Amino acid sequence: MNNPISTTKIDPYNGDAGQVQPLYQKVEEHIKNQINTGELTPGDLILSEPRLSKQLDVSIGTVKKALDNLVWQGLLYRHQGKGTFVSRIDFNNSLFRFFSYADEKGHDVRIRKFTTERWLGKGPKKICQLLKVENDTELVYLERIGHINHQPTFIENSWWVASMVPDLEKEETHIPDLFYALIVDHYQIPIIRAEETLTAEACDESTAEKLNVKKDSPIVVLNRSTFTIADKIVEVRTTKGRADQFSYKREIR
Amino acid sequence: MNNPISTTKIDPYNGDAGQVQPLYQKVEEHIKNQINTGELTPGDLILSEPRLSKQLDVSIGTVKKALDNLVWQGLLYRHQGKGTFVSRIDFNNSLFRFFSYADEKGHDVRIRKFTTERWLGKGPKKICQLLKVENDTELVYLERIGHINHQPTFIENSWWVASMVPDLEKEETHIPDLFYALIVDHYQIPIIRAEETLTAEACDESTAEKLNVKKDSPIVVLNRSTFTIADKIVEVRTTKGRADQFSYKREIR
DNA sequence: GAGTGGTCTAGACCACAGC
DNA sequence: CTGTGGTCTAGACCACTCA
Repeated sequence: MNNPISTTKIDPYNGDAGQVQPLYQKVEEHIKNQINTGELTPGDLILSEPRLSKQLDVSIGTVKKALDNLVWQGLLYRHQGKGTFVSRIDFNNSLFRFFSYADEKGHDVRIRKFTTERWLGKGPKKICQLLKVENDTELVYLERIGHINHQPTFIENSWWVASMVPDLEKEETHIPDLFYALIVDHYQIPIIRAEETLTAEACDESTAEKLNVKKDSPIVVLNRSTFTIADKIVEVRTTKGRADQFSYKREIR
Repeated sequence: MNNPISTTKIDPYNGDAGQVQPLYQKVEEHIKNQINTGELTPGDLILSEPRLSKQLDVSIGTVKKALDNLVWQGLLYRHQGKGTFVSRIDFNNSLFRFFSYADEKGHDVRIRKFTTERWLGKGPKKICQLLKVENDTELVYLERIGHINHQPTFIENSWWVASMVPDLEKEETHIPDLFYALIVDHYQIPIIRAEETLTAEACDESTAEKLNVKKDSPIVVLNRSTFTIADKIVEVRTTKGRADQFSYKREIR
């Protein structure tokens, strides 16, 4: 028990407001903080339940409840016999988080992505604002076109802060199917979360050409900001897909 | 303890497969069944935790875990000091379950719905199929147009099985803002759940006129089937909204 | 076999609602 | 005051993983 981290006793009273907070919420925040600061990154094994119980001086049942909640929230996952891990997020397949590709027979969908543009330079003001960087910051731009059954179905544009992902613009840097895995593993940038906004629009001319549809056809548009630790944005992305190829199904209650 | 329902002991072994199932899942199913059969309907107070614990012969902690899960799933809600209740679902505002109206200042959005069509008769084959009734079944058709800031923004078409909602087509039957409350309270039809599919389309001519947009403008389309107990469908509805007025935001992990 | 999470128990004390 | 859910404890035993 000489571990300096040991017995970091959590007291249920908040310093400022005198407000009481359940112990299990304190435990949740403890874990969340470790994730947000990068002390824990996606894929990491966290401390076992008995250890957390001792370290934070709460009962194991309370730790279980806290971890249960975080699992419900999708932040952690458990593996019986192995331990509890920080969720690794599959951010790829963008639109497919919202839409299931309309293959009714449940066949495997073959998605192929082709990188069609790739360069280093300055980006438009709007993008810089979204990335929260100065207007003259060097950025990496990528355009990728997604094919489903040999038919161009969606276009991804993404902007990165060049200093964080050196050489990403170069041909030699292979962009794998699991794009974010490259970012996490090669560039050591943990991807924590993303914010996405979905809308529908009429198709502009250049996109219409690339997607092989008429101008003004309906397209679904997904805007994404991708975050690393400390709420820093590392990527801004727009995905435009043929509306006739996507539908989103959900059950309420 | 002479209550015949008492000590309905749940055993953790499934009859057919010899498969073991956690006790708390059995408790969850017990509650879910009561909802699906109509024994419990939305708004009902369920048995207290100690009662369930005794009746099903499991510990109170196990009951708590089961109810916790159902609360996470949105099927129940708790009220400290009062009890645990079956969720009452607000199915109204259709598209707004997906999209927040794009008022960036966070102002209250004034939505007004006007009933523009209302009659009793046969419906198209496709609708009958969706409702799972014979083709010549009497249906009630309703069309309502939603205005936001005095601008027509979305159109709802809904089809009901007439025998279940007598007089719904008549002028005298007032359609309140909380439409489903009428169904639940007046017609005594519990609304259990709904399945929705979202897509984007190009606007057809008649809808374009009503929404005051150009033909082929992008619109978001929400198809819904509404279920009562025993998986019976009571309503089929389509909502079409101006895409420029809707956007869907979400955070991932 | 040691360590992990998964399930389950049998209580305790508290805060809140309603009579 | 009683009954409710909310929190928390301190164990037990099991199934799974890995060395």
